[in-house]
Amino acid sequence: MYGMRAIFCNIKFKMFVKFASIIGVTMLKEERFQIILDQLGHEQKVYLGHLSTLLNVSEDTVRRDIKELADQGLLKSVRGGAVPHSPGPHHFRDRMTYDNEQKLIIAKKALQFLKNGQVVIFDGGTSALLIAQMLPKDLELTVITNSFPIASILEEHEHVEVLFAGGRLLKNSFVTIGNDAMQFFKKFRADICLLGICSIHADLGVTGPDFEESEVKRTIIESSKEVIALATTEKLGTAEAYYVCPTDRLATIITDQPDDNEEFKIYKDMGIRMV
Amino acid sequence: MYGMRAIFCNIKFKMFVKFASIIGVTMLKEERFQIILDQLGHEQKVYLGHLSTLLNVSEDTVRRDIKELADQGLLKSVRGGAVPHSPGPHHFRDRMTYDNEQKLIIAKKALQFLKNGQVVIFDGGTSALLIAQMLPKDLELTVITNSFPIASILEEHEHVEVLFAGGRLLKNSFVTIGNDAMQFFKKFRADICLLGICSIHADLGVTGPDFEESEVKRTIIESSKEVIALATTEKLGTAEAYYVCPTDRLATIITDQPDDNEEFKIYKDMGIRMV
DNA sequence: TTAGTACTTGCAATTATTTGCAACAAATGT
DNA sequence: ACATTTGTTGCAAATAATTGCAAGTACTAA
Repeated sequence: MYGMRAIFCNIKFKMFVKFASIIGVTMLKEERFQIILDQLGHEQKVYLGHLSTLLNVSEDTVRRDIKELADQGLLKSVRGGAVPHSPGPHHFRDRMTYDNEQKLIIAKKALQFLKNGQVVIFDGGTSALLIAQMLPKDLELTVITNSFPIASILEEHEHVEVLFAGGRLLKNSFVTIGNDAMQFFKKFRADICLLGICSIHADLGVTGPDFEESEVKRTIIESSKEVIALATTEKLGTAEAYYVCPTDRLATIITDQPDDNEEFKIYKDMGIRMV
Repeated sequence: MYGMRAIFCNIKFKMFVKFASIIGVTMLKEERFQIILDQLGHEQKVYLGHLSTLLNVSEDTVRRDIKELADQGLLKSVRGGAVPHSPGPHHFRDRMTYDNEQKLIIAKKALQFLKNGQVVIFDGGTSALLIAQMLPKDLELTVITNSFPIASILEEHEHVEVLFAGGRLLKNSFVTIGNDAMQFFKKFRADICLLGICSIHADLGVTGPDFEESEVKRTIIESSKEVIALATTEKLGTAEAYYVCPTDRLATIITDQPDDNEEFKIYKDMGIRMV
């Protein structure tokens, strides 16, 4: 599993480098910030040397960037690199900045599946949130969600009816969970649901790191005719402690990679649409 | 579908720009604003150079445009371009207009009724919101509410458990209403509830201007042992269309005036504590 | 201690931004 | 119709920020 992880890291690495070289010298400082934070969203640490080559700037500049980010409290500067500010579950507002490049790609791809008049369940993760952010203002939907940020964004969409699942408020991630939330979802039969994914494994199915969150996800899936999974490529082939659903319950998996990726074959063979 | 939209937008932009440059028509500043914001809606960043060619104006002008938009808080100006102002869900936090003196006085008075370990229902109005804002960080409460802003504020209170009522999201006021919200409140028996008041009349009871809101308030009251009403003095002695509860159901009325006010006598005689 | 590495500081080259100014166009008043 | 005001735009010089380099300092591990 570790090997696979490494491979994915490399792919990501190349993407960034390519990205940087296209832009050339004219890369905004903020973009570097974003990428540094993205990295820290996945790894527990970043090295000056890595970032230097990745961002195509000198180590001095990376050092100054990290210092600036540290001043904003977004990470902790340590000798040789940086680590996340606080270990464990991050606050929602911090997590927003992570992963944007990949998740933006996913969000753009996901929009094609949303049609006027549908009833859609939005999962509480950041992937679904980005989709909500990019939703065309004229799309007519009924959205069912347990995520404060998503509800908050959709408030500006005149033609979107929002049904919010009550329950116990999970601090730091701004979603409601627990029996009440689940009972709420059970009342509906949505056309599709957009499911943020922690881990997918062809044999082991969809799994997540948190028990209650997994329970909610399971309920969401049960209440939806069709499940669209949102997963960055590195989540494929990994597994966590709590079971959500079998892999073939997913109708579609949207990733940040083109659909001709070799890794996707095993899922395609199961009849899943890879996008 | 979305992709197609983006393409059309681009074509439209380019056509317009070309057209403008041939004919020599100058584009309205507001059109440029719109285009810049559109770009930022899709991408995470915009470059001065890019916009300069796209809009067919000098970089200086783009810079001034961005500065103006930044002053309006619509984006963040950075060296070399601009980035979205805040990727996070700050919407309803911004709306909290630091309200008038009266409600602040009420909020301060209300704090004395909140004790460790209580289960408290917070109504969705601005009065209750102010109380939530002023809540000491070390107070241990279980709060039940249907208000996004209140839940959002209490998220930062470590010792406050938040139970959020699901239901249909009322746009513009960020509260949930409808049957689901009411059913949620009915599950509890709170120690006290903090009720924002529209109108109180000694004979006609508590009334409000909105039917569904009144229904929710009624449910809240039914689920609470003790009702604390929050009312600016001018609301006393008035009435609205929709009935909420009889006046003597209120244990306490908190107003912005000292409790020796003459108007209060009629309520005191009913056994209501005026504060 | 010693070697190796990372960090700090100052500096110069580059690049972006600010500022003042003049040309121009549209709206307004006479 | 004409002059005046107002606002926008592009240009250029002054100003400020960013970046990489280099010399010196501080830290870490054997």
